[in-house]
Amino acid sequence: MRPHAPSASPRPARRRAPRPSPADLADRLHSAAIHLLRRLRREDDASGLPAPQLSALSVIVFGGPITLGELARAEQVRPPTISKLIVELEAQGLIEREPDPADRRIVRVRATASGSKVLHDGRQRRVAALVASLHSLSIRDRALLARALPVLERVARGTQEHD
Amino acid sequence: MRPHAPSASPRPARRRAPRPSPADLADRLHSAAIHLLRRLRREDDASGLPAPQLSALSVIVFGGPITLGELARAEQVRPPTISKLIVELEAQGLIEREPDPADRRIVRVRATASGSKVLHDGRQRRVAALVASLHSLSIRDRALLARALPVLERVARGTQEHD
DNA sequence: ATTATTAGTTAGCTAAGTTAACTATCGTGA
DNA sequence: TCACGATAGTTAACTTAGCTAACTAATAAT
Repeated sequence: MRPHAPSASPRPARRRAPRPSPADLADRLHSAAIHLLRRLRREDDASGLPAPQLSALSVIVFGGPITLGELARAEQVRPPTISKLIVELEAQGLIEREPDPADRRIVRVRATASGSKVLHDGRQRRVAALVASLHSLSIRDRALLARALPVLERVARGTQEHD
Repeated sequence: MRPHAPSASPRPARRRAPRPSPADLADRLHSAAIHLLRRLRREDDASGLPAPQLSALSVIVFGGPITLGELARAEQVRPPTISKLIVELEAQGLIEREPDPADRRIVRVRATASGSKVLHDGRQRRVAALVASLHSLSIRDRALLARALPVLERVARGTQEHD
């Protein structure tokens, strides 16, 4: 596999680990995700929003006005979880509810200007430590991670659906 | 560096995405981790332990008798978090406390037989969905993920410290 | 016009995380 | 020796995130 490597790369004899079984891969992925998030959560007290709020806000900012149900599906959580998230985001003035004029059951949410700003700022701060870690990787490792990222994203979301 | 990969998958000529900036990479990694864990958490109601308990139990099972402080550091959480985790694991009979005879401030924990069993079973169940997702990846993508995993693990733990 | 379905909310629970303040023990140096 | 500082864990009080179950309100369908 990967039969080639066109000269120019003086790959420093990184020994190839035996290919892990899917179970092992899954297990380690699981564990890495836990530790990664733990680490990031600790960074963000200084300022930003907690991760799930950030994630939801991000969907709202980039996904335009969106119903709570759609948001719940996008975030892969149950409706009450989104309801509470929304309450908190709204209380902070980061989003607004926008009732549907035609179907009054439906509530859409949209980001306020403040919400967009906070998203960008907070997110930046939150990932700052991670960025630092990435900087300390070798170019090669960073490139490897970048290449694997789309795959990871697919796995994270559940694979059958492509982003 | 991979000058083209004649992708054997139906995926049409996967074009090399422009290399993301570290900030973008960090951001997407962050997001992927959130979604991955969310997904896994939803799988495990059927049986297993919640993720942090599983993670701690794993450290205990494989790391032999270990003090609570070491465990807190390994798990990158504050001491009270570990204290509570331990209470729950102990209540379930999965671990035992083992006071240090020489220094009575110190408490070590070790897995019971039941704890080891539960770890393996529960973990297996918990990653089953993930394994399924991995199976649905192409061989190439899975290999890519496997290669990137050590890098991801390093990033997850904070890079400076090597596991 | 009733009934069923859909969208969200409320209530009540569990778990994980935090900081601050506490207890208990150990080590040390006057 | 004994008082004091450092270390290991715990307790208390709080926050956030997730869940299910049960609810209200509005729409759709028969």
